[in-house]
Amino acid sequence: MLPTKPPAKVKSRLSAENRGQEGAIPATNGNNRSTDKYQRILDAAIAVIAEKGFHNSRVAEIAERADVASGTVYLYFKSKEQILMAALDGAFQSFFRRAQNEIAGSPDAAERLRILARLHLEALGRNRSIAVVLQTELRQSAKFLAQFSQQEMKAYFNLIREIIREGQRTGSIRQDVSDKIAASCFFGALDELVTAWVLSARDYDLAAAADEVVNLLLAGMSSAKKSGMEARS
Amino acid sequence: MLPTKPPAKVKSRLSAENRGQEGAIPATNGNNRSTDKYQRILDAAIAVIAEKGFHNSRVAEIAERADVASGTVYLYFKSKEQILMAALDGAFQSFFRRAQNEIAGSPDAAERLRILARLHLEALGRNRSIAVVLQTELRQSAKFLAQFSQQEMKAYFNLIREIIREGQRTGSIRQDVSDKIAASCFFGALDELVTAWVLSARDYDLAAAADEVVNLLLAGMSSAKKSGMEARS
Amino acid sequence: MLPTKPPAKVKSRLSAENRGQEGAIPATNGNNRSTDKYQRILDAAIAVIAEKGFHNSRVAEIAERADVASGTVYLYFKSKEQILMAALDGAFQSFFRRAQNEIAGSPDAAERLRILARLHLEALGRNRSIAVVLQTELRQSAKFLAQFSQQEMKAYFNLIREIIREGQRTGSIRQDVSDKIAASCFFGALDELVTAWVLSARDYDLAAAADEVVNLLLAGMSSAKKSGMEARS
Amino acid sequence: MLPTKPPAKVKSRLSAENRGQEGAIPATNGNNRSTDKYQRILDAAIAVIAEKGFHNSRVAEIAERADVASGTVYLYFKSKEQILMAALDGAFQSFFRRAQNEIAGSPDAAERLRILARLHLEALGRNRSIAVVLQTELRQSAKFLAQFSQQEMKAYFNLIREIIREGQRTGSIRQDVSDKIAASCFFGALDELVTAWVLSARDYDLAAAADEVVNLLLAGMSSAKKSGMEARS
DNA sequence: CATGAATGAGATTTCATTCAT
DNA sequence: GATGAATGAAATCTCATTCAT
Repeated sequence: MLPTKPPAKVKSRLSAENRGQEGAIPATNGNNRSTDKYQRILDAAIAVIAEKGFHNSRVAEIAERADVASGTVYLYFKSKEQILMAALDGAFQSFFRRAQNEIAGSPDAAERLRILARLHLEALGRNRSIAVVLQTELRQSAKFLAQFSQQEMKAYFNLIREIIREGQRTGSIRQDVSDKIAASCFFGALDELVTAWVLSARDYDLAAAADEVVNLLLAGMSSAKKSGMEARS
Repeated sequence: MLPTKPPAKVKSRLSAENRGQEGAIPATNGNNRSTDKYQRILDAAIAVIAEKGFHNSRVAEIAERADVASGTVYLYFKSKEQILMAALDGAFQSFFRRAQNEIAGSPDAAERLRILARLHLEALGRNRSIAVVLQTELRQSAKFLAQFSQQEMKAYFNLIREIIREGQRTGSIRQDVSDKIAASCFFGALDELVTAWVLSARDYDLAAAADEVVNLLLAGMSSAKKSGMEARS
Repeated sequence: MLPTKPPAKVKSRLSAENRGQEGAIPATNGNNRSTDKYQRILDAAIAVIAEKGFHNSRVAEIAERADVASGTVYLYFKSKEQILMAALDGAFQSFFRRAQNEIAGSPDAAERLRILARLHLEALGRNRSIAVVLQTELRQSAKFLAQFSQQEMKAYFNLIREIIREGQRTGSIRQDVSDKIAASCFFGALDELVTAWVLSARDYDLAAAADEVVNLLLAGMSSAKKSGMEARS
Repeated sequence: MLPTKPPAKVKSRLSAENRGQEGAIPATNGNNRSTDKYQRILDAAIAVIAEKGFHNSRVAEIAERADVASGTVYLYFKSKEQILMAALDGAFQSFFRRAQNEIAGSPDAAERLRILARLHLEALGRNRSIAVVLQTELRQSAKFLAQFSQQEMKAYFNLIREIIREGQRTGSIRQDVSDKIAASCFFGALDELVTAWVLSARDYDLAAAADEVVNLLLAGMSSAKKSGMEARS
């Protein structure tokens, strides 16, 4: 979870679960005033940034859409950049946690990948603004990327790799493919689908493609077949 | 092709409002002086933008690195944004043209995909700055300056789809896979490899992974196999 | 005395628009609670302002150091500026009253000046924070918030002048020197000593210089001598 | 001379006489454009700051009074603070240099002090704005003070001390007075005169008091007399 | 064609002050 | 009386763009 900065009193009420630098997300206690504003600002930020891009988004507009004074934003976030970080982080975290949970239910590697793919596309397909921000802003800034990718993204990527290795161990995925390469294909394919969807004017059902993609990739990975293709070099 | 604006003989800059968006005087004449500066600015822009990202790049710095006065930049480009567009466009065009050429030599769909993958990774792996700009700024620009990137990228994407359909027609690629999905997987996988490479501190050989990726994907697409996997839903 | 505003029993804050500028409820009642906070805020203000200067001091920090909520500050003072005024005033008043008392004991003008000098240096030398604030903020405030300082300072200055005139009347100070000029020299010399002390990193004994300074000035003022120096013009 | 930041081209034309960090005051060559603006901004700054105080002065107002765009200010100065520094520094330098010159003409210590006093009061009496800034802003900021006093002011102070020591060597000033204390009295007295003048509404002739002050102090310092006063303790 | 000094709109952020609790 | 979250005005500084030379 990203470091945030809610008003002091609220902060002191928190079960100290912050890690980075200082503040922490206000707990959702009965008093939902602070939490309320925190979330409203975050939501507003995602909406505005999705619409105009981070650099063309004005804090004043985020504040306005969150229905708070612009100064209030700085009671909850240290800087405009921090808002984006928190937004990206929050979106990712909630997805990731859910992914881990849902996967736990299935022991089969292939099935797990299938669940993951569906979840990936569903999660992003459900909230276009978050998808836009994730697909455009996350890659756009070398700073974010370096910071974010190194930690969060890598965890997701590693999850995929582990599933693949598990499949290799149990024999459902052939061994002559690097788990890293396979994970790249898996993640890359999903990512591309989302990007195309984000860039598309139409709002088609993103998750619908999940199975076909997984089928294709699993077929390629599956040890139960023979590729007629051989690398030349 | 992106609108560009090398100073023509005519005093009236942008004597012709061109296609899509802006004035374009392709400057493919023998004239070396202008072309020289035009290209220097473009190169400088790519270098600077790769380093700091578009929004954190200063026109003054691009000018300085191109060894021209900052005002001169505006003799060749209408705006800072235009520089980015031209840079993206130039990088993409040269790749795309080469891709079309190299592919022409081979009639086999699978082989073509293999060539394309290798070219894709080689081209980007050869020039890290361009790769960085392409991977970080292109989506952003695709989303927010849609006109351009949408078209260019779509052309590339369509090229891939056509090859796949060709393979389906000749029987080397199975028919029960959507060419669109397959192309997404293909492009997405390559794209992910490049992104990972760009983000990596190490400068490993990007193209080395080409064959393995293509093998995996072709195996999945190949009609010469049977996938044990069935979609659930 | 500066307008101050300790919360009185009355709900109507500032029931009386007072003298000069603002409401003043001297709070010299037995009531300790209010007085307590009032003084704590003042002390905190002096400490913070001495450290960072008035304009770089935050009301929030003063409040924090006084261990009250920032809103509470406004129950006792009308504005940040008022805090400074009250602080300057308080510091000055207590010194001035004491000066008047101590001087009363001695009938001799020279002796009185000597007492004053020692008191001046001792008082400021005893509390560096107050000295810093007085030396750095008082002029500023004298120039821009003229009402207050002008009066206070003038009273002190007049006290010095009176002593000098007294000395002239009794014959211990020569008559050919303007009491105003002499007072300027006297005050200026002391002021400069304090300023140098305030700026110095070392915390030497400020009052130690008192006698030497007074000797020098009294020698110059004394009628019991002949200056070899004549003004040219 | 303080580091300043004139536009690059001008900078490159300069005889590199800068010391601190970067830019330098544009030389007064034929092209007076830059020099012109630099000085205009400085003059405007002194006027505005004298009127409202540094912290209450707006860069926009300084720019407006200098008849340049507000952004232009930042071509010549790195920050608002730098403007004040440059202004204080410039004013002081020119005074100090002149003081050194004028003093050189006279070999007598007493005469030198007399010259210095007159110059001090004349210089400040001639330009009330500079005097105001010097008397109020210079002391106000611990930062300025520490930085400025440590270097410039100390040089002035040392000049005074040297003259006094010289007088002690030649016998015109008595030896039983510390040159440091004497210099404090001398400087302090002058400083107080200026401050009083600055704070006064009337615009009387500041320099008129010079001789009387010097007479008083010299009388006190002079070895040709006997003080009837003895320190008590 | 080239230059770079000048422009000035505009955005982030701070912080004195208020006021509902 | 006390609190501190919320406010929103305001100010510095940046930088894309222009234009006189």
